[in-house]
Amino acid sequence: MYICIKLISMNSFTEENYLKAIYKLLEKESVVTTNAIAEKMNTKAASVTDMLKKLADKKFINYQKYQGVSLTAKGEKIALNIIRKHRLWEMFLVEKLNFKWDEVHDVAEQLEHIDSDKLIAQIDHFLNFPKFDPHGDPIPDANGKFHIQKSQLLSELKKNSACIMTGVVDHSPAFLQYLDQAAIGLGDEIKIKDIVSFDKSLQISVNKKNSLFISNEVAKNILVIIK
Amino acid sequence: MYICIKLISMNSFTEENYLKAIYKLLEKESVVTTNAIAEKMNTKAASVTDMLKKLADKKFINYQKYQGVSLTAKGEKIALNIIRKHRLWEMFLVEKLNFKWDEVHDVAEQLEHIDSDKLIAQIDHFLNFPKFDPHGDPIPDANGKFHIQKSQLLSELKKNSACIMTGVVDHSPAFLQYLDQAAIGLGDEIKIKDIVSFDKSLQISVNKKNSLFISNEVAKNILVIIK
DNA sequence: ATAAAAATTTAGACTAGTCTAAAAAATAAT
DNA sequence: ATTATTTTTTAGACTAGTCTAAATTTTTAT
Ligand SMILES: [Mn+2]
Ligand SMILES: [Mn+2]
Ligand SMILES: [Mn+2]
Ligand SMILES: [Mn+2]
Repeated sequence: MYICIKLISMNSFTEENYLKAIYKLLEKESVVTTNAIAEKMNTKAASVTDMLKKLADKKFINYQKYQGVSLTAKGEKIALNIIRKHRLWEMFLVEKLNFKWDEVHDVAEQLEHIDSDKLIAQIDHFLNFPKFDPHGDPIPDANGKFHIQKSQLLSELKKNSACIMTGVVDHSPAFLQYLDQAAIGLGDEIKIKDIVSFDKSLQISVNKKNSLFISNEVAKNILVIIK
Repeated sequence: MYICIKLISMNSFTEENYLKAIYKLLEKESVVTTNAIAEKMNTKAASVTDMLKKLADKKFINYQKYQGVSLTAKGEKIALNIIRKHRLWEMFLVEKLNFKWDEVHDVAEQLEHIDSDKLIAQIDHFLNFPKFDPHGDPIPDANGKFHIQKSQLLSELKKNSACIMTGVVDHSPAFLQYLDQAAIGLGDEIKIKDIVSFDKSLQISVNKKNSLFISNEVAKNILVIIK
């Protein structure tokens, strides 16, 4: 008979946030710089360097002075778990507590650090194991696996194409509120009626009903899959 | 037209925990000592003194060197809000996520610090505004008001009295698990069939069905109201 | 009333995380 | 191939919260 003691040296919120930031930067670029992390974390490069040393000591990142960083398997696992928790909590807030999709992010930033495997497993179950969050972003499973939707920008489609909205690029409340007001949401069918050559703005129909104009800037922040 | 900016200098988790600890100590004694706080917070008296100075600066407590502390209205409000959140989260975990009453406390210790008025209002609504938590403790409303059940200890009742269980004194998982196993829970009707004069242990019946013996020590940790 | 014991506070040190300013390294421009 | 610019790291300092050890105050016991 064996006794298991939970020694696990919990990671601080700060460490978790750095790992998440690095993960998200790695989604865009293959190498992540000190300055990029500083900007994302709203902190100074000197502070980042200090933290990188600590994360490297703990084997969460690969780091050599001046060479940028990448995540180790261990670090990526932690980052994906934080992202999983963030997105499940966002889904919970929208599905069960009547939050709007523009209201959930800040609360989820706090909830993602709650440390309880049972809690997150039960939330997942309660929500019936959703695969995507309220913004269309994939929710990693307990092993860090997730589905990628190979979507494209609405701004890249040609006249007369039809598509389904699957996500957003800009996650700001301002943009999300604009979409609400324009009655454009995830899962909606969007048809491009016309593209104004002067400014690339689009005339679209949503769910075969309302026809409206959106700017190219807006179209560049809407992710879709072609029907 | 006015612009409102949320300046509110958020209180740290640590400050919140100190205020909650002081509140709970004040429920028992009218004056709270440095050592009592140190014991409850699992810290040293010197650390407590440092924190008391800070809490007094912020006008959360009344504090004079060597004289013990009490809460100001401001401090009590914060403490009650933390307790409200703690108990609502415990209720949520039990009612919606299939947690047992012995599993909720540690998670609620984390969740109670999540800072979102809307979140806690919605959880309250979602649970249909419960008045008591899974352990029978009252849940303060948004203004800090709550119902007190004037209950007594089961160990204080006489032979042949009947009562309803309303709470527990000891909240430890070990005790709660014992009650589960003995099939004694909140709301159950308990009748005292006999009191063994030798050791004050009790023979009781629960919900008119199962008859069993419990020690005086157990009876001293069960809160009831007489039927 | 005085001495002993207990409780509390102060002093000084430590860690995590942050900052500014200065030094060092890498990159870009001539 | 130097020089200039940008990026990154180091050095030193600050805050929140904690600790141990020592000093001080209060309480208890004689
Ligand atoms: Mn988010
Ligand atoms: Mn999201
Ligand atoms: Mn509790
Ligand atoms: Mn409780």
